[in-house]
Amino acid sequence: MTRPTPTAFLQVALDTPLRRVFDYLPPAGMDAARIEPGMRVLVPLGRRRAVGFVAGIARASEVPAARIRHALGLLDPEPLWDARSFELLRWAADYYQHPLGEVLSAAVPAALRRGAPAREPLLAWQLSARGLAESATPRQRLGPRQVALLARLGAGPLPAAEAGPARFGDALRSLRERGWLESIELPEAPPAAGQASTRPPPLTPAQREACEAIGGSLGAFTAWLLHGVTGSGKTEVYLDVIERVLAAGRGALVLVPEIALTPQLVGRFRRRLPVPVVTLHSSMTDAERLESWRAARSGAAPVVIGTRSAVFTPLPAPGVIIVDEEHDPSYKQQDGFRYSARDLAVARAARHGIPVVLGSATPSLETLANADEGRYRKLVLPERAGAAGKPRVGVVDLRHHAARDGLAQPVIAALERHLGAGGQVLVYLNRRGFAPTLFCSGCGWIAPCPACDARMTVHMARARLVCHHCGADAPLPFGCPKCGSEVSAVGQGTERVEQALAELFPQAPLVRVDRDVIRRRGDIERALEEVASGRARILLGTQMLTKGHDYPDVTLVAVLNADQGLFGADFRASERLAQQIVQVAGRAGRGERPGEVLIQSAHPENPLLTSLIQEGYEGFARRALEERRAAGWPPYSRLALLRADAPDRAAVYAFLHEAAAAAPAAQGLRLLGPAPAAMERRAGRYRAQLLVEAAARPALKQFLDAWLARVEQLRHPRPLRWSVDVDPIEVD
DNA sequence: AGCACGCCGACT
DNA sequence: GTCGGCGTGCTC
Repeated sequence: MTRPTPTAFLQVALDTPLRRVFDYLPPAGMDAARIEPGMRVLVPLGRRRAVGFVAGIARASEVPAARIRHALGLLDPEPLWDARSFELLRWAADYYQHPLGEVLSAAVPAALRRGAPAREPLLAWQLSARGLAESATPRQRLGPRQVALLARLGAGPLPAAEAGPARFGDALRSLRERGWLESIELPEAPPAAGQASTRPPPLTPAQREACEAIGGSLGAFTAWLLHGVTGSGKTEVYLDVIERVLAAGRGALVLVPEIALTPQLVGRFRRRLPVPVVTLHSSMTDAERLESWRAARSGAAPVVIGTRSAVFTPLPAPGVIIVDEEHDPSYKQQDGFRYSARDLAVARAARHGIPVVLGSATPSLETLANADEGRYRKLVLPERAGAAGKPRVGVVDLRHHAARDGLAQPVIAALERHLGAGGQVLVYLNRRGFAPTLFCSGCGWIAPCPACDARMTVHMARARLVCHHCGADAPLPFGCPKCGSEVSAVGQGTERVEQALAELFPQAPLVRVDRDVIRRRGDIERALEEVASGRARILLGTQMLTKGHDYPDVTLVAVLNADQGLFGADFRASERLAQQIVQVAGRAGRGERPGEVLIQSAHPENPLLTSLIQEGYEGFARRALEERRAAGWPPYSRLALLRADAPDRAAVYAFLHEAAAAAPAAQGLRLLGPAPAAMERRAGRYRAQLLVEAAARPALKQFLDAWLARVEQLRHPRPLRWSVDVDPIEVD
């Protein structure tokens, strides 16, 4: 008599927007005891097959038995994540109100979503039973290569990689055809050693203090803010901490903003650390990412450097998480699963019981507030001794100095002076293209984007109008399509400033860096090499310039348009602007010569700008935090957005009004809107939103749980899409 | 999200 | 007479 096997139901999270799990029976004939949460299964879904993640195993199911199907196969012998990391992913799905299946899918390389093995299969050949029996008394004579191969196989399995024709010729194939060989899978290859070739430079007292403090916190959760001005040597602190972590037999996860993941940074880590270092970032192929992920998970590479999604990389024994340039907005995913990798890094470190280091020269106001309130511990790295002092910062009042092609006379004079003295200059303009507007002097017509509430940008080199919001483009008209008068390009982008600089300083080679010229892997390195070698004297570009690169010979930084960020619709616009100015200014005078920074503005008396110039970032941040507190903005409140968009404007507002009406009563919380997005129409879709403002996290979470359950039930026309953004970084 | 099914226009 | 447009509906 056998006992009836208790039925187990696999609760499978699938990569669909469906916010629930699907129940399956284990694969036919498989014992459910082998299956654990965090493993992948292949399941039938409608008439297709899908890779899903086992989220749980239940004794019962609400789904009628007749509808429940068997999973087709188990894809993993063990869960992809350790229990703590998996728990973090569940928490993230919950916190960001996003379907678990999509969260788990976002957390693994694309190849794993398609079912690739989580471990690299190491295939090897060994003698089959038949081979063993027949080779003892071969019926035919064996060739010398066959004899050699049999001898080698007698010593143990032969990795497929070592069985090439160079060594054994056709012998492998002939023995295989006789059925003497079988293929087996070997356990993981032993980790390769890295080669450290550089030694640490002597640390400054502040660096040493930071290393001691963080080093002393290993083995327990502490969130550190490492506030170090550019050039103060944050990277040395990271490296020192990682060396300590490695010495303790653990690994490190290092997050960097997308653009900063340059070969220089990775090379520096590889040269210093005695272990393999792998990277994970967007310009890698799927196969490369899979390889890095596997090496990290197996422990073969104890140090992982990656962008946003690398925060989910499994490591067998994490010892520290580092988030470099923690203020960078690229840590927040802006579509789909809208998580903050910086915040998840802190949550993950807490779960593992390890320190997390948030480094920045311009910490986000959230992080500064966390430090003020004692949740994070703050370490400050002042300017490196011996380097040139702080750059002189001046403002050029655009109301008193007319700008020609975006350059005011005092700026031109300063460029001349610095170039004449042999310095390099950096010109920063956060706007690509030739000019942001095409204007008709006859009737006042301005070239609009047909699909967005935006103007088309003039791109002279391509002779086209381009919308920077939806990508639409059109030929550049010769005259006004309305009245036929002459049209002119008004305002300036990097393309126009490049021309102007070339005319003003024909003897100074110029390198431009923006998305129009830097398009492929390697482009940025080539451009920066021009600068580093000294061949280029003028460096012109957008934000791309400000992230993570050092230009030691730059003595002058000119910020051409500081006003763009001063009056942005978003409450974070001024924080962004201050960070950009400080980051770009930090590129000046890092060598021996003192630097100069000139900021062009039509509003030089703006209090945020003056506090930034007179008191530095610290002073600006104090003032900005006071403003946030007074206005009840984060970090002194918690926000969430319900966004909706559709080709039909009325449908958007109808849906949002219904959603607002469905909101449960809640304390300590306000629901605002519907309000149009700052650019209401974009790519042919109307966009609007509801804003939830809560006093604290738990209240927000509780409200969203109840509210979104109702919003999901609302019916709406198919083309309407809606999404939730918890802790949005842009509220326009 | 896929991928069906399901009713109305221009074509081999 | 069919091929095919994208409007609803379902996936354990």
